Amino acid sequence: MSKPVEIIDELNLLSEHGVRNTRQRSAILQVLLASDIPLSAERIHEKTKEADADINLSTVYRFVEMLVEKNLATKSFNLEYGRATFELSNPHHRHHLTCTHCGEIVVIRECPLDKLCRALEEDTGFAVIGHRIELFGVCPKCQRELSTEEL
Amino acid sequence: MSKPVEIIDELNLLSEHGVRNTRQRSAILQVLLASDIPLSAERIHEKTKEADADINLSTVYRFVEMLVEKNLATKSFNLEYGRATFELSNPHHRHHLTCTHCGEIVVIRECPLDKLCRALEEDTGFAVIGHRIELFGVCPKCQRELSTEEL
DNA sequence: GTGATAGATGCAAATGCTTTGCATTTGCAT
DNA sequence: ATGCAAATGCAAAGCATTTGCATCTATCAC
Ligand SMILES: [Mn+2]
Ligand SMILES: [Mn+2]
Ligand SMILES: [Zn+2]
Ligand SMILES: [Zn+2]
Repeated sequence: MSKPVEIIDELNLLSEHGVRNTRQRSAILQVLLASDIPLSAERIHEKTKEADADINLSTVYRFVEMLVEKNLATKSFNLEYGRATFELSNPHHRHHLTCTHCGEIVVIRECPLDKLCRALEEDTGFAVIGHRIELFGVCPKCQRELSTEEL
Repeated sequence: MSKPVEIIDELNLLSEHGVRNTRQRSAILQVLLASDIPLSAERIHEKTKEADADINLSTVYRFVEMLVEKNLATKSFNLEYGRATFELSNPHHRHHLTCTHCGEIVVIRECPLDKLCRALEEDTGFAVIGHRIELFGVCPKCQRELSTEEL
């Protein structure tokens, strides 16, 4: 199986950052590229296994942290799940709304903080370099189930 | 030293929730009430010590989790710091902008997500029950220091 | 006030995600 | 092909947080 073009791009991006291109990193990137939701290191590890790549979990941790360091990925911490999660940072970054019951995730298309950040820079003198947003609620399906249980 | 009126309120609030009023809990609430920024369990523990209250760290963990459970406090996870943090949830909840260099914190007075949450409920059918926002940047002082170092 | 009891605490051990040291392997420049 | 710094695998350590259990205590009925 040849690598998708995005991976090649990412790998080139890495070499430009003075980082070596390895089988493990390619597999990890492939998983991250294929996902539109944040993944924990363990989940990334599982998915590389499913793709027949034998990678050590430490390698996953080391590489995703490197991606974050180089601003190629974003790290969050999922409190419900109790783990850090990672996703590639794209110019059109996304935020998510998660159902606290079943875990369903809805993607929020535009960032609600863009304007706020500019305003804050004016007001505070801070250089705002990043943000995280987590939204949680109960999805329609779980709402129905929960209201049934309450009878 | 008699307890401030807010603490009494909080303790009453607790008994209404069927929770016992103890020396330890009073001290923890005092610390949380006195702080306008989120605190880690360990930081809360230290501050109760400074106030001459001898409390076990487990008790802090158990109580703040209980507060979160009862929606009396909000839990976040400070990725830079690597720890969960807690703050009392007030009706006029606040968000913060943190300097990644010196840790200075600026309070954001109005929640930029209120409108978005209502819009999301319309669009997705989710019942949106909460959110977290973290903003980070570099404060003016650190910006000056950093630009000096670069010479 | 006294006693009964469910709930709270302290302590220490366990948990589990994440990090790290080190021997070995490997990408990549020459 | 060779050399070497960087990357990996493995196992052990780190460390915030959780948990089991014995002891204590707030609260309430009497
Ligand atoms: Mn955004
Ligand atoms: Mn808000
Ligand atoms: Zn759901
Ligand atoms: Zn600063």
